[in-house]
Amino acid sequence: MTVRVRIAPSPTGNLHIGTARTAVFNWLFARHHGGQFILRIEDTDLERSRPEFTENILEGLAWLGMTWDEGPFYQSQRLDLYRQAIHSLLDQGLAYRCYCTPDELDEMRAKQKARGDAPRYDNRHRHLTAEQEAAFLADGRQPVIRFKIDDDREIAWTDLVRGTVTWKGRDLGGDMVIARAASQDDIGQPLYNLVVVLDDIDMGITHVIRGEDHIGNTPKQILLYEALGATVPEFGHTPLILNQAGAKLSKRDGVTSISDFQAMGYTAEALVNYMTLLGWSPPDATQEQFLLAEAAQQFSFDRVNKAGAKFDWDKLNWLNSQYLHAMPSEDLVQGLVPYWQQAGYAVDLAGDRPWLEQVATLVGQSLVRLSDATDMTRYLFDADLPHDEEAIAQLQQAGVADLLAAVQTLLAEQTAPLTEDSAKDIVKQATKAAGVKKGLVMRSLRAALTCAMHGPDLIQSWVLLHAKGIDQPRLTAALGIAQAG
RNA sequence: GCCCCCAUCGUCUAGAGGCCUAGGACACCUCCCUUUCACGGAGGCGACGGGGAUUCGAAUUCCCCUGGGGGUACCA
Repeated sequence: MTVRVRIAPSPTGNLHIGTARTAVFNWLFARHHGGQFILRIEDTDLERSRPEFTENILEGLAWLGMTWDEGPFYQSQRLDLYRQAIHSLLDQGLAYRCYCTPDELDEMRAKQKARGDAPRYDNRHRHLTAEQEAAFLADGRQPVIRFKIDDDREIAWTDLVRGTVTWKGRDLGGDMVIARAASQDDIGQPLYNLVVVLDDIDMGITHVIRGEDHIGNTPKQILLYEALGATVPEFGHTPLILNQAGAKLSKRDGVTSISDFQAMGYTAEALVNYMTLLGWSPPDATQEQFLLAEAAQQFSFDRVNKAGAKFDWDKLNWLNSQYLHAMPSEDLVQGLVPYWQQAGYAVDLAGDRPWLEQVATLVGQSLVRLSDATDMTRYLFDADLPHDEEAIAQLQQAGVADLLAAVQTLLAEQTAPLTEDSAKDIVKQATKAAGVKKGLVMRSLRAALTCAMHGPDLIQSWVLLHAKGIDQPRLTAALGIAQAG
């Protein structure tokens, strides 16, 4: 039997990191077993589903490398299948019409709660006579379809991560609604628990791998599989990703959608690596970094944790920095260009590639996120960047004006384009002539050329600035500041 | 309330009865490298929630407590 798994996001929001992590586990499991990974869009909730979310989900999964083998399938296009199944359940007496109004149900639950009982549907319309049904209909009521759940049933399954899990039928909340209310000869919108089962049967899903928040749906779905005469698949409920407070990570916890992480400058490799580490560990547990393909080779549910894992920005940042630091500059520059452009820098990758690659090399080891490069390299792109306070203070120290004037003279005498060697030479000569410490020269030059006291390597920066003709005017501006002090 | 699940450093985790005076990673601290900021390197700090039981021996097995989480829809 070949493994067939699926990811079934609902397009009611952008691709969420929790959904993405579930996708990763499904994908890894499929690839490990040489099986299929199927994508299904669960858009049965017409009011909340939106096409732009579907697009965001598809793009996000593709970006992460979660390539799917079949789909995307859309539930909204498969309504006939669901209707047929509902009719069949109705015909077999496994489901029935319930005419309760929302108010009646609310009242019933309020009473149960007041008694300290668990709120549940009391199956009051399970055995309606034809006359009673006719009366409700005449009253203008629209029925929902409910699937019968036997209170005395015991449901058990062997969970891929949790082992044996058991449930009592009486704890399932009474006969469950499988289709929303609709006029008498129609069937309303089919609901999640039914639709998932029907699709998973139809698509031949062998392993249902999903978040732990779905664990309570599983017994209901097992009952449905049985009623439908289908083979019950394996189930695996993965731990949840938690926020700082230890509760399920939700949209209200700030950045949670994959597209946001992407925009912030995280790489897909690092993000996937991190998500995988949240709940799973490789056989060699000291290994923190691995690519999707490696993880797929080693993946197994034996090493998936049961407890939820708190999302930790520090660790994600570290992983991301590791990927960025290891990236060849020709790739790095590619990733940086969009951020530079967004910052308004005039970058021409085709015409200026060598210089841009040098910039990438210069800051590469300092990056945590791709977007860090915009602030870090501003002094290389913005010729009119003003000197910051610290730099001004440095420039106005005694003797700095003379020092800069000397450097300017030496620079003017240069005939060949500035190189690291000739730049170092100028520093050396200026140091010697002024009879000061090299550190003072370096600090002053840093202040003058980069407009700040902290930043990438000074000599390399100077060469890059020189190539753009920014060094001379900046030196002049710095000299003005120094003389004013 | 009811049902279900979970429980090792601040965080992510290794650990499947003796290999554990509990290992790794992030974060934090110290030092080294260094013109700055980073990077990198070397150290350091730091945990088995509590109580019983089983056993010659328990982080590892069982029970209770405590704590945390998930679910409890005509959402998914």
